[in-house]
Amino acid sequence: MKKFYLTTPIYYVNGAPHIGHAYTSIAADVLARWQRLDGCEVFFLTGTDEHGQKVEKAAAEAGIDPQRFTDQVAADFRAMAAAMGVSNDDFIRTTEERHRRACVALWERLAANGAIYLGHYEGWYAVRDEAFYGEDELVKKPDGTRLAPTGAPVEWVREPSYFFRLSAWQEKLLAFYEQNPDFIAPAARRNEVLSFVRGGLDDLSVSRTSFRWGIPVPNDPAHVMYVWLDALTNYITAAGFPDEAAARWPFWPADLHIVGKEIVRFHAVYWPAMLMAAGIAPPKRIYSHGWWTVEGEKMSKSLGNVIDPRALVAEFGLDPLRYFLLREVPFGNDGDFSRRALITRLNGELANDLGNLAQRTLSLIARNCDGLRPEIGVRIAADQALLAASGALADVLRERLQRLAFHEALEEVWKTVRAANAYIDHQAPWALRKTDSARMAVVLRVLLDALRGIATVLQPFMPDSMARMLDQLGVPEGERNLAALAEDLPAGASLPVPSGIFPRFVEAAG
RNA sequence: GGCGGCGUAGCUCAGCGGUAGAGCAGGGGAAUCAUAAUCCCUUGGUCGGUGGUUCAAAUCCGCCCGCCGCUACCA
Repeated sequence: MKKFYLTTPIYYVNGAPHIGHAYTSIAADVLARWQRLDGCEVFFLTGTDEHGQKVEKAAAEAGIDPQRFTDQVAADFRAMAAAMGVSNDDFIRTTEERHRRACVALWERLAANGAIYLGHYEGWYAVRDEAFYGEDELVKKPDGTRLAPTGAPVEWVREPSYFFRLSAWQEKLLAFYEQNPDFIAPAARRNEVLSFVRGGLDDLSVSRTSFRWGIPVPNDPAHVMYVWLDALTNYITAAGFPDEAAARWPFWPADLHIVGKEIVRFHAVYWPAMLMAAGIAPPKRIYSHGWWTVEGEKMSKSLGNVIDPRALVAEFGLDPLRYFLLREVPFGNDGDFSRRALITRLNGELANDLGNLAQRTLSLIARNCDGLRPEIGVRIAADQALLAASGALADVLRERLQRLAFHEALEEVWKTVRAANAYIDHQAPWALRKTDSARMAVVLRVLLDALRGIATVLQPFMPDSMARMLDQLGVPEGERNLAALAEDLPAGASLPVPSGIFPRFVEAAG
């Protein structure tokens, strides 16, 4: 069976999960579910990034030790994933022992290959950004203190540090990008990475001595590993590294890392360089998605407009939220989240277009066909046209999802939904009931089959709702994958009493 | 400063060399099976500006204007 390994980033635990985390995880989840539906053996990984000075400080401010602090926040992220219907196969935490072992093993391989050396680093360091800045980048305030371009306070730090010989990898990385043109997408992000690498690479500081909350460097416990080296390693930890006999090691290299655009460089430059330096295959693809604004404004704690995705689920339901996030904006672009836009999608597309189509079809069958699935009968051109559209969906979506074009995938499904609404109006089975009940039955069967195709391919996007729809369509549990669409369902099966899948959302008065 | 992207109907966007498209919103009509849902027709754009290439340019090239991303440097 074909294997497919995909990951979300591991989320940094210095804050609570918000809509951005939910978005990344939901998008990855749709792909994971799609690949399973398409017959792949999937390993879908998410988790939390728990080391680093910011976490150490946040824990200190909360008055608890870092491990307890991260236990709490990690539990919150795990709960968020569950609340979003995320079907991850594993949840990795960088504070786990398996991860420490993997990081140590990777470090030792890099050291053995001469890719790491001890030097020292000094400069202006911003704890908040986990980054050093050049003197010229700083903004001097009247009181003499300096701030990073991000506004974070900086302090002069001089410390010994291990370095990764990133500078040795410029040409090899460029050759790698050349040979793997799809490695970074979308194209705009690829251009940025190419431009960055062409500009020359400095060696990368990969250890710190200024704090303790991290994985100790082998044979030099005064140092802890740089959080990004630590964090990126999670993707091979979960595959069993360094045990290449592990059950999941055959999943490596990962088919896809989904990342936010702010961490493209780490994944597209540092990560493949480190892996190649250690003699490990780099991942196959990196895809960078965009960011959400909220009601037209940047999401920020100070504006107080950070959205808890669980509150949205409570108000609108999980599947409408999942649908909206992937339908509203091309993956890779930035987008704006607004209540009004969500309600428009929910009412217009889910309730009116699809939900109502299923409801009118199923209630006609319940009332006029004794609730039994009709015979296929003799089909005319209009029947075949609709079924050709719904029958093509699996192949069409496979191509769209290969490109992570979720919004195009959903638009393609909705073209068929609209065609089905036009079909039912033109065929008017409620009129045929009086004049030609045999033809009416054929029409209703066509609609039933078209809805089956639609609901089947929509399962990854809206698992619960589509499970209910397939229940109502009488599709057995074992016949809901893409391959099963090749077989017609037998006539005469008794269908359950239909009930609405997507109720219209009505804004509370006042 | 360098590299890159974007600017098309009221809104969100597709089209990227051959007589301007979709969804939503607006207007008119039909139907009444259905979650007052649906269907049909329709108003609406000098495709940011300007110059050029071409038989033909949203579509290619130059310049300008306005946004945005990555990156570098001076003080």
